[in-house]
Amino acid sequence: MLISYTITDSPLGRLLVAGTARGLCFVSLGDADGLLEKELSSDYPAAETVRDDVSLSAWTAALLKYLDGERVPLDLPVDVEGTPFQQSVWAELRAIPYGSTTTYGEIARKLGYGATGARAVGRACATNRVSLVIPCHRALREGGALGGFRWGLDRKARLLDQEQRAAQLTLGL
DNA sequence: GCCAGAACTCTGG
DNA sequence: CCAGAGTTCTGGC
Repeated sequence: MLISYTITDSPLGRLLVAGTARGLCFVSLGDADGLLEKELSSDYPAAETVRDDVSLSAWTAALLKYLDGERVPLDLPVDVEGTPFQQSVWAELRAIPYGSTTTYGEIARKLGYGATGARAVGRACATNRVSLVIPCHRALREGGALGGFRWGLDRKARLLDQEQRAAQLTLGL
């Protein structure tokens, strides 16, 4: 498997975007380029990763606009492996409209797992490799607490804050 | 290869 | 407050 990737600057830190011929397979935010590259290769140990700033530019531009607070639809193609359970959780996450949020428990109930599946849902979100395209930051804990976030809670808070601002602007507020 | 414990949770006793 | 329930991964044996 061949994966090309690129790294650019973004309002939330360094942004790594990686994809196969079929779609995005890895998106990550971080502070150091080297760490991001390491994350990618340890997540895809069998793949060959090559830096390619050109062919990924369209997807990268869309993500940058999004991180900049523009309300763009992130309906980019993704190419991620996952169990059926994970796929269904990710599908639910992508169905959350821009600017709104849901809870882990609600997703679990919708999928027919009752309240007990909430933890499993949280785990499925945590192992999602394309966290901006699949908006796992729109999943909160019951009671409004943010819960956890792979890239740090302040990034989660900033993403949500930005989304809510942009959504309100669109409504004419 | 198997078992225990942890991870972005929630509910009921 | 404590324990248990469903999924997946990791680490120890």
